[in-house]
Amino acid sequence: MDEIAYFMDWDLEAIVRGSTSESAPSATTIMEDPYLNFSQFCSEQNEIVWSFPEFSETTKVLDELQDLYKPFYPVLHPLSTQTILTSNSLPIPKEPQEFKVHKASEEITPHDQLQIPIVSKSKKSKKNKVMKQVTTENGTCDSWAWRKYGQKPIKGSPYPRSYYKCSTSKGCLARKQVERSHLDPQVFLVTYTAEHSHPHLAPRNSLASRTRKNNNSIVASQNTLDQKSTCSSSSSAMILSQNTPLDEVEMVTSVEQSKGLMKEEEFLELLDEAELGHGWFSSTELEELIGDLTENLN
DNA sequence: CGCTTTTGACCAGCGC
DNA sequence: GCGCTGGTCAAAAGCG
Repeated sequence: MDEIAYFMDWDLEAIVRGSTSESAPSATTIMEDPYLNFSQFCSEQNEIVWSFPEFSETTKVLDELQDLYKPFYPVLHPLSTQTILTSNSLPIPKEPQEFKVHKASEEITPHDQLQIPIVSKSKKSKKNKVMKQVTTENGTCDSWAWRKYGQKPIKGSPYPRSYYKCSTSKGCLARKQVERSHLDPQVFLVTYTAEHSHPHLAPRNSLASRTRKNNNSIVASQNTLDQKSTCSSSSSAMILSQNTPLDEVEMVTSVEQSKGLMKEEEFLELLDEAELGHGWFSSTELEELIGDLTENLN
């Protein structure tokens, strides 16, 4: 039931973003932490900004995105199928205020930008944790350093849940859980808990910048989740959600689809080819990128 | 040596 | 109180 609660009140806003022209981060940055660029974007605006100038032109593209993410729907919207099943395109936020976005003056972490408050019935909610789920690569491949400290079989799921602590700083309380979706084994659900108590030290613009040991660890732990899978990239899209009030638990939820069929280098090459000079993909760029991704994933 | 993963044990919350 | 479940701890072992 907790899993269902996690995904309550979801609106599906799939946004595939490019990088900003000023900071010109590499495509790798997009994959490692799509929220970072969004944070930069919002920081530059220094105010809550939520506009989707491209969305009105991207119905077809969004339909494709919707198709790509169909496997997520039962998970993401168990209680809000109306939004998904009855609309021809992904819902577009009517009011910017529907989303909570940190202002530049607020202390944020790279994964903080999209808060999706959800009332959790979990016993852990009493600890007043901030729980999030973000899109990363294969569930374990994000740009933070994590140390696995536990693994537990989860009732109702054939796949175990892995528990990770942030190993960047000793006192950092940030943790994350990685588990496979039992509905779609190719989907990894990553839940972040608590905040990092330190700046992001690892360079974000290169997968190779991770320490070899850590990268090996990631691959090793990944293999425990899927013997066939390595730390490969995936087609990713940020999925934003409507903001709703809550008492104790805030969540940022998205999912990650890890087909594992395309090599990381190939995916990054595709992103490089996209070479976008602005914050959002245009409809044409989206179509091309999705086409390439779909082709590779199939 | 310092870091990691693995894994069984332990603890806490919840329902009955 | 008891059992179930999820989350965490910590010892052991592996790796570079």
